[in-house]
Amino acid sequence: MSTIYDKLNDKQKQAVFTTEGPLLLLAGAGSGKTGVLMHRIAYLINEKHIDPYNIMAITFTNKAAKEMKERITNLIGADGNFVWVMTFHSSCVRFLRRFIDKIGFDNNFTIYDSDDQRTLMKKIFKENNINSRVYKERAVLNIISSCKNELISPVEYMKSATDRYEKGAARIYEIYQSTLKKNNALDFDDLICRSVELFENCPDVLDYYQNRFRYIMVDEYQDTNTAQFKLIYLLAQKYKNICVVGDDDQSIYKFRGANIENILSFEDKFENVEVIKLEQNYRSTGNILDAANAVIKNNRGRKNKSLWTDGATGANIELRQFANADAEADFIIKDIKAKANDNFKDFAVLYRTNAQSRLLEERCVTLGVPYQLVGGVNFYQRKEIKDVLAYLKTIANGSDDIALLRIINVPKRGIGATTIAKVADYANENVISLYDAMTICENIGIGKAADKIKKFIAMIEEFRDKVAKKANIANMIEELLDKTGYIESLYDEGEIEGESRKENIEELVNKSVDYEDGELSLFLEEVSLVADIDRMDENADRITLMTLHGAKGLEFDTVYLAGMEEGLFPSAMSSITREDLEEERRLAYVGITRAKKNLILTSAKQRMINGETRYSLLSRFVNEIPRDLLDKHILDTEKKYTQRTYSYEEALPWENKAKPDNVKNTLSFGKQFKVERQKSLDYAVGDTVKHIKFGIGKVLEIVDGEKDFEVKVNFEKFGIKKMYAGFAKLIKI
DNA sequence: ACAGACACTCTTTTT
DNA sequence: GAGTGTCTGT
Repeated sequence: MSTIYDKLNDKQKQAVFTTEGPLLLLAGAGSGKTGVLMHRIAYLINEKHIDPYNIMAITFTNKAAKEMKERITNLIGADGNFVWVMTFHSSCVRFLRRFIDKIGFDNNFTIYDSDDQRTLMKKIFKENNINSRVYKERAVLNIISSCKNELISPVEYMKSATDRYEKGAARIYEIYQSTLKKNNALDFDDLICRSVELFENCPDVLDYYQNRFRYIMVDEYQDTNTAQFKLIYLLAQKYKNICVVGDDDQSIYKFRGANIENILSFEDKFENVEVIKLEQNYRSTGNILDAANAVIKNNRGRKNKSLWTDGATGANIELRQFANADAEADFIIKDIKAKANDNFKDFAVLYRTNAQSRLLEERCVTLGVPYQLVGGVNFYQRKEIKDVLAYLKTIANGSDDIALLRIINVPKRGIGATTIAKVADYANENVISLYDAMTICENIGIGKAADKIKKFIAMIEEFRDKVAKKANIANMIEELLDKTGYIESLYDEGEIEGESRKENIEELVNKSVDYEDGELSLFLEEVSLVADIDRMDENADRITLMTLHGAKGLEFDTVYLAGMEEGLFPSAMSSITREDLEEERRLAYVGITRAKKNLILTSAKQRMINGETRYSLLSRFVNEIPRDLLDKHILDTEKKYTQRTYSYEEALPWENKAKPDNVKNTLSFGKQFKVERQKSLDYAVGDTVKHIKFGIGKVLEIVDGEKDFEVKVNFEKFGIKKMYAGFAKLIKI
């Protein structure tokens, strides 16, 4: 008898059939982990007769969730719809919408995205006269986010604060939290940690969900942070049927709080953990896997494993170096155009920073190559979309000051800064929301402006009425645009600009059609949790342009890794500590393993970054790929794309016996990245040194490493850091 | 109240 | 280089 499990290899089968108790699935890139998860769910339902309602699968992106849902229903039919397949964030919204009143919030809360957070923080800075030369909004928000990821409350952070800067930040954190509460809003991180708070404080709620989710599966487990771990840990405590799938080599979100310890110490957190490794790769050619393995083996902090395939060796990896970023972009897009044969969807260009997309996009437009750009400015963060959403938020939640402030004078209706400041003062004094203050603005003494505000309020009230009467959302948005004259105001910035903004709004209106009449809150909620990757359409016949981070979990026949340059990739900011550099290397590993058949690495000697021209050397990650895997004959054909070609001796540092003069010259001016090993250091153990980011510290240890000196420094503010001397640029003081 | 001019910072990655 | 914030004149 043949079953759906026959196609699986032994390890995969073992993973599917191990349903009880904690299971750690270490799944390398392209090892078919999503398929295994799907079959596992099918097995639970069909063979173990588990109610689909009792199964939870958690992902990070809506796209992954959607894909999983589709695959489950394909595998087992309509029963699959009852499985809880959601992202961490949307799961938490579900929990909180239902129960957050138990921990003192209103169930009707709004969700702040990073833009809203910044606006709120700016407001807090202003109201509290915080010096934005000492405290940067972004920096404080980062601190707050890290705290939340680690489940540290403002009070706890205050206790642990060692210097005045941290104490001040702790105070701002406290104000930030209370303002959020006042606005009846939660930020992204709150969604997770308030859920944890809910479960910890309300055993009955926790018990309810524990019973519901008897089997839990977590995808991309290497990306979970402490708060997310705590969440699933709590949920899994009763039945302990938890299966986590991850790959420590693909952990690339440390900057966002992902805690690699979650995967490395899973076996300590749960008892009797079964560990299964999936190492057979079904995606890439042998050469590509060899390259990936060769690069990642330079990392020290990892579980040892290595990908293999019984498929073809495949083509060599191409390496091309260009004089500047324009030539690089030009080559890539022309190359795709020549190879594509109208199969554009098989091609992807991946890069480290969003800024790199501009040149590529321009080339696509001029050369007529269809493309889709993922990332950059998220659709839902575009000005016009945010404006419309702010109107809708104001209609849905009267306490959301941030939304109200955004649109109170957009389009211009003669309610200026002075007026708003007066109303805001009044609201603060009387501890009411800005909106409530506006409803009684005739008491405030703002003269004629009161009439304008009254008119605005009357309009919002009218729409609230419509929502209560279950108005159609799309119609309502159209009416809103009409009444406010918003569309016309867009054209003030120019015809073309206005047209594209109008199209975006139309897209938003189209999206709203999927929602039932009167379901405004639901619409707003889902819209605020959409990531850019979720909008990617794999079936459209276009090439894909996106960052390496965005590419995780995807695969393409042909992948271009653009900007393989020291300072850009690895980023200059991530080349300081070994941990950071290893995260960059994991990113390189992710990039390489996206390719199924062809991999092309490109770099530019000269590139404009932040308005200044920078010169850089080939990325060390290229050098880590064995020489015999790299294609050699490429440089002859390069002439037509660059003003000047470069020999291998120039392109590959390990062949640099005598460096040509011109290379030295270009490197001697502009901002450069000195990656050559320093002969000796002008500081020694015990010296006090200064670092550009970490400040003052004492040198504890200097190790003469393979490529560079590794220096261990104890910084006054940041503690002990290990760094490469060439990058750290420590100055003895 | 608001438009236009200048100055300043910045981005590495994002649910 | 772009986007944001601040200042100035109407």
